[in-house]
Amino acid sequence: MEPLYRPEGVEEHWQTTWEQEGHYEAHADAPGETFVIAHPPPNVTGELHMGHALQLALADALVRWRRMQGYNTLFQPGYDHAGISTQNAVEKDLAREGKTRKDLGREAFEARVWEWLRLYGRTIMTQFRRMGASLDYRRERFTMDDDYVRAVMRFFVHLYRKGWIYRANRIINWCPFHETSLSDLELIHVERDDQLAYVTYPFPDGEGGVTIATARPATILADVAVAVHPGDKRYQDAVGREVVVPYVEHRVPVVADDAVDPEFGTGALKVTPGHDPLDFEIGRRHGLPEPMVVGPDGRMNEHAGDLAGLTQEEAGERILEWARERGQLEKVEPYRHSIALCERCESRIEPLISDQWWCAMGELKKPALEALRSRRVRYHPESQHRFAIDSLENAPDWNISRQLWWGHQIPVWHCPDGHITVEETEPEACAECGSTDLRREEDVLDTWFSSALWPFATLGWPDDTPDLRRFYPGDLNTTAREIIRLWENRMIFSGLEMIGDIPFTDVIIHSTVLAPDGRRMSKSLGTGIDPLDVIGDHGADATRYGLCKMSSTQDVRFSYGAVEEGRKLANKLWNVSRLLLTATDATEVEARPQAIEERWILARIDRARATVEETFAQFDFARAVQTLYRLTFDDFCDWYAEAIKPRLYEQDADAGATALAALERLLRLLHPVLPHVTEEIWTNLPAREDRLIVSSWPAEDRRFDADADALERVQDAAAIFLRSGVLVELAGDERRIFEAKVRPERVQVNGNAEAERERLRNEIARAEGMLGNERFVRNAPPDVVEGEREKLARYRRELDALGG
RNA sequence: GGGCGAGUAGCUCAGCUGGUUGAGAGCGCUUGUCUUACAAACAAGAGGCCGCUGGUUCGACUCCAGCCUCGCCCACCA
Repeated sequence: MEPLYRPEGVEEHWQTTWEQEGHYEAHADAPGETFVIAHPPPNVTGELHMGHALQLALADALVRWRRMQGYNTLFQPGYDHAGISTQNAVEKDLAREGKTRKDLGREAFEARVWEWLRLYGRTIMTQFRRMGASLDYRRERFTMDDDYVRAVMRFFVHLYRKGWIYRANRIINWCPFHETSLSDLELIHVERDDQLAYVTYPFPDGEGGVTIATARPATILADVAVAVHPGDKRYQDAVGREVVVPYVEHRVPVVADDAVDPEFGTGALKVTPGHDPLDFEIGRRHGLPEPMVVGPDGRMNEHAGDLAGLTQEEAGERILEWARERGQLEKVEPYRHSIALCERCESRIEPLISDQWWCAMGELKKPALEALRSRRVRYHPESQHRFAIDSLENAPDWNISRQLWWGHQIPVWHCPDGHITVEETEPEACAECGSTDLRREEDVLDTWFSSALWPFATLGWPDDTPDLRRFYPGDLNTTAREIIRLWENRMIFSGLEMIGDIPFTDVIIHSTVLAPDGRRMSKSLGTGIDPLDVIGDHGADATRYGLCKMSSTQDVRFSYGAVEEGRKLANKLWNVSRLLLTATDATEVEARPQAIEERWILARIDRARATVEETFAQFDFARAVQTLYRLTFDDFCDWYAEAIKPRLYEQDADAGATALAALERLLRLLHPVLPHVTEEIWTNLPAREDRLIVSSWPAEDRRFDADADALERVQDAAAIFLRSGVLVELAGDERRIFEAKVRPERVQVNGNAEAERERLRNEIARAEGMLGNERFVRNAPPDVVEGEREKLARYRRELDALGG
């Protein structure tokens, strides 16, 4: 054994060994209470990023802890087909050959996606393994697997028959590149410098008019009204009259609507229901027509007259030029505002009116809301629980259709007479007219529609399988804040609707790991840190430790220091194991404490055991990890190992057996966070045939409780000696431990006795002042007052010992 | 505009329901020590108006109010 622990090789060895020996496997017929995490399926095209790594570090610590506690654990892996994201990746690939998906056609494109996935997809599980994540990899599921597709179809048909899925023509977000609708949650917003044009719409008689402000002059062609706020005095007389739309020169009404902000621009809004969500609402309230002049490709369409085929920028300029020539362009001012982009291709989103499939949320969300309000499902931290409830309460109907070529094709068949037939698999004939000339709906489902089934579709649903019976409902899900509305809430209502039970009881909303400089980690900014690099440099154990430590706040900067701390811990553990394993030839591992420091360390370990259990149960990983670090460094290495070393060298059999027993317990406590190094050391313990990963978590052991503070006097004496050079009188074990630890004969003392006396006098004065304060003694809790008395007594003793 | 969170040592952060940590940890810095587990270690030390201003209290880093700065999420300001 070398003095420096090197994780490379060791970690890979255990990762493959554990998996090959089947320790990750979950079996429905295995005994024990279940502990189930259906891990968030990464995109099938994805690469490991820091968010994944953090999720794995937290979830795997819990899984390993529960596994050691004897739970029948299922840690479920798999992939999401990630509709638009995957399609986008393959289209980029095609673009390198100068082709588009349309050159291939739908069927060939789909084949191309599968081929692409065969070559480049599904790499991330290798990276999950490198984190040491103990997922049951045999159970890998993909949302496009045949069985999974069947589940998605069942879900759709079920909701349709309940009357909750319907078709409607509404304004939606349209990506002109992907030519699909997108949900609000699939957009990103960026600030952009633009221009705000003030354009006058004259009254028909030519006397005056109404001036509006617009950032999108091209859509003037589709204006159907001008709207003002009902309380806006400036436009009292205009309401009810008509104005003439520039360029197209037709008359439209001036209407009053509360949605108009009188503070913005001129307080008058041009109403374009076909190309703006707000205008769409105003239009529907006033029964206005909904013409569209921008096509699905983002350019001016056939309704744009002589501007058809132009880009919106070109058309806008032509229209403004027209207005300028006629004195109807009041001014153009620079304008900075945020615009919506497709999160995948960053094309500017076009609001368009389109026929889409919707899922009504009204009834579906009710049981889920009840589950959240009654706290049968709990989000952590608490603030996110309130947010989850609010989001679900306000969840609008869900646009579930996408005009993509990669995804679950909607199970609806149309006949030439316009009837629709909804079945899980292709029907023989139209359910209404019996026509056999059926055409399948071309739209696919929103990716999250299938993700919502993850906790039970991975267990074999819609079949009634042993896995489903045994492992549903599960326990826990870990995710990022922005996923609450996209996924978490939808899993809850789907589970309640289809299985009749919640999918899990707890949701951990973990921190967002930022770049070290505080910016968001992103590939395009170049601020991303690859977890695999971190693992390569510091080891998976250290990375897991660091991530646990970074998990405490909502946003945290990535800290190499935290990872480094984990590496130090692994190294320290490695070295203290060398000491204990080489200094003694003990072959027994049994706690037979004789001396005070042995009972003390066993008590400290049990105390830490309790804290780790408590903090894991509360998902407070940062505190768990801090407890483990302090236990290992301060208690185990700096005090216990130093104190016991001489007795080990004397080949004291009891001390050796006890030391190994203490080490064994320490390894068990550390295993959930540092699985590899602990397993490696574990194999060197005598007579050890089982694996640490499937050994047991230490049972409560309160036998030495009374000794938990036994070293306090020695520790105080050491501090006094090092600060003042004065040896406090100690006897027996205490004296032996002091000498083993401090080695007063070799140590150079800093500080001096007089400075120490001065410090103590000040402390005594402070404590006496407090205890002399009647109101403090009367009002403070008795234990606080008592604590202050004890402190005073101790200072006096110490001062006395220093001859003060 | 709404919601959430953060401002404590040079840096990254603990400090949970007010007094029980003599304001702490890791990294960095200074000074010692090659002590037969570890110099990637051990020991000591320097370094803090605990964002600002008020309030409650015998007592506030901790509770309350207001303000300032920063981050994230959400939102239809044309």
